[in-house]
Amino acid sequence: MPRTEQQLVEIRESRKASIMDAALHLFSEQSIDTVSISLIAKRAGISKGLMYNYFTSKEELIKEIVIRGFDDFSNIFDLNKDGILTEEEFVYFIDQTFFILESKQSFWKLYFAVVMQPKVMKLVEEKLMEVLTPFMITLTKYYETKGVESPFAQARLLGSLLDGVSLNYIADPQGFSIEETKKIIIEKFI
Amino acid sequence: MPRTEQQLVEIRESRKASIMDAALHLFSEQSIDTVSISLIAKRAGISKGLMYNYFTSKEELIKEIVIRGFDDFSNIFDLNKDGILTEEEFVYFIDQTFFILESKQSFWKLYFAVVMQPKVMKLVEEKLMEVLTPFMITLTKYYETKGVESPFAQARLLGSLLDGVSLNYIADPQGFSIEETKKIIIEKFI
Amino acid sequence: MPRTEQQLVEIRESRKASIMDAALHLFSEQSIDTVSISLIAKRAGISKGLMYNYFTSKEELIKEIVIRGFDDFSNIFDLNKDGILTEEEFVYFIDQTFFILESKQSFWKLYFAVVMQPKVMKLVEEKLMEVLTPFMITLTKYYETKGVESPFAQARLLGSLLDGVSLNYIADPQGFSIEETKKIIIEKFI
Amino acid sequence: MPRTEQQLVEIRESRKASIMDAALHLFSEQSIDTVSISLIAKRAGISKGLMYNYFTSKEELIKEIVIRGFDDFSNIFDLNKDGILTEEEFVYFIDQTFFILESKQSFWKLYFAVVMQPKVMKLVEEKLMEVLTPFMITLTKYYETKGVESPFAQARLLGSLLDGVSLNYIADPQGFSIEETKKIIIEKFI
DNA sequence: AATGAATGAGAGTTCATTCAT
DNA sequence: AATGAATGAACTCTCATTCAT
Repeated sequence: MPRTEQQLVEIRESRKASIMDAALHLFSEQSIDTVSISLIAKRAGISKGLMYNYFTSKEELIKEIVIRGFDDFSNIFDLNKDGILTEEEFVYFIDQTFFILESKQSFWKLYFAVVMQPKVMKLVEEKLMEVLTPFMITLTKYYETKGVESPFAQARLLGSLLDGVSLNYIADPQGFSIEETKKIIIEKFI
Repeated sequence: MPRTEQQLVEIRESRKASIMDAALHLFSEQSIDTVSISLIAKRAGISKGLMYNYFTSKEELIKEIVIRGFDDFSNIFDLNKDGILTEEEFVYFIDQTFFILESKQSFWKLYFAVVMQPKVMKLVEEKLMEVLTPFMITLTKYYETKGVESPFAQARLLGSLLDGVSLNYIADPQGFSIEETKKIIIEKFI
Repeated sequence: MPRTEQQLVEIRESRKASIMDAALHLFSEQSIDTVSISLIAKRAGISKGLMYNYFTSKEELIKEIVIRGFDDFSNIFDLNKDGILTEEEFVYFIDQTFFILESKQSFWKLYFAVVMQPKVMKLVEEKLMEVLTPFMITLTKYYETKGVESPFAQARLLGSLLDGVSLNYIADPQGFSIEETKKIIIEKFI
Repeated sequence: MPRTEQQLVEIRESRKASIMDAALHLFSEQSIDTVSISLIAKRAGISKGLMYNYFTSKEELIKEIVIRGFDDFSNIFDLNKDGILTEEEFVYFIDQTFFILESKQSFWKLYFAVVMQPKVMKLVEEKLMEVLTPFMITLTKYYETKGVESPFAQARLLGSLLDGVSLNYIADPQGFSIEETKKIIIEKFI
């Protein structure tokens, strides 16, 4: 009996996912340019040629990995979607940020490597904005409500802080005490 | 008749500088692996072969660029060298950071793009540590003296914050209010 | 549909052989350093890149060519393996040497040209020793048994003579009378 | 006072000689293709550019070194020029061969490396013949006079033996006992 | 759907040779 | 006569991509 359309799509999707996982893993160990399609294929357990059945190019593969990561990220941060952040939600949000950082280290490594490449950046800029804009809006509103002096600058600063922390954590996870860091951030930025 | 020693030194220095500038510029536009020696040579207006008269390898070229940058940086931050930071010096230090960021914007733009690439990190990790370690020590002592709870985490966090701010400022200078940002940082981290 | 295992093996073996043949031929005409991978590929009728699908480096290619030749050679000379040479076997051995020289003239021509190049020597010295050592031991024993004055020097000299003869024969086969030469060698060295 | 024409020629010749010596020394350590003009110049204590004032090309330099070596060789072997070899002269000749071999090892190393390269060989073939032909004639006459069976084959064989010995001696000087070897050769070939 | 042989452009690097000084 | 900066062609090797099977 031939497989149903549905089954075919599922197989295809799971294959794609496993290729992306293999690639992400390798990208976290070596730089993007030193990871060859051959190597990714080998790690994914398929042939080089078949790769092109799933991704039209290496660039496309990277793009899809980054977009998938953003989606994961924005799903988690979707909170209660009312665009209003309570103090409790703020704490939860910081908590989540660090949780994601810890649990998806390889992704964030790739993310930084990729985002730092202006050419790739162009490819995913749109997606990035789509994720970040509502986040900045919500945060700015949060500080407005609290009546701080420059709510947008404050929001922007927190965003930058999280970037910086992520970067440093990725570069040297041992040197960071997550718990202490979280505590200080919440204290200072709530 | 051969050129004088003096002439040769001049030729060599100006050539080296122009190669490094060309390379730095290109590295800020594309990833290190995608910038070829050919391209650097072309932009520097010389032949590919001549590159190797000045730098023994691409790796060496990158190293020299980054080290030159670090040296500039650490010279500026040399403060009063006693390893003790007063509150006044702290403010001055934050001030200086932003001043450098603003005034050498294009340089730092290039600079971040280069340093953030994982391959470069490996090449210059040692140099980076040499610059950053005393900075972290001083900062940690500062927070110890103030009696805060986790002085090292606090220092590390401020370092990360400055990284993140620099990164975001470089990426989008318009979106940042330097004065407001400085004020908030000093308030929260002094 | 992918090729069968069998087909792949056949393709690989015939390609490898044709690359090695092309290379051997070219090495006999020019020095190893002046024969480029490009040239070998062109003569083998394949692309430069494909070379590296079969040999991991130029060095590896050379090694494999020389080892293949040595193996052919040592198979032929395996005598009766007891390590003892009778006078009759000695005569047979000289006979064989010349027979091989005559019958595989063109191969030995290529072969000498390759092996005599110092770079190759380094690559295959080990293999060469593996082949020559037992030969020298047997010969030395032979002269010991006969009670000659310096058996090792005698053995070494005969080895050198055969090298020299091969070389000169290869360079100018017309100028040599095999039968006369063989006769004199046997007379003097038995 | 300007130097005389004579002086200029002498200076030039001694410079050439020292360049050739430097080159010969290096060629004996590394293969011809891996010794660069730069390196030769450095070892000769002059600039790269000046090299071309003395030798029009690297090939020309090699050719001149080889020819100089041949000349040395044929001068030594010129014996009493009557074309007649006595037994005493024969012994002297073998003696001399080994003396040259020992004292000019680097030259012979180069010689073999060069002679094995068919392209270079063409350049010096004529010179080589000029040296070898009278040698073969004299030797053949020697054996004729002694009434041996095939005088030319005998001469040719001795020539080959000396080639083979030289080759092996160059490849592994330690492994050879010059005195024993000489003794056996004289015994068997006088 | 699946393979891996095959391609070809381009990477970093070296070096004999030239030439302005 | 002398220098070494400069060139450009050639080198070995890599890899994303294609395609016959």
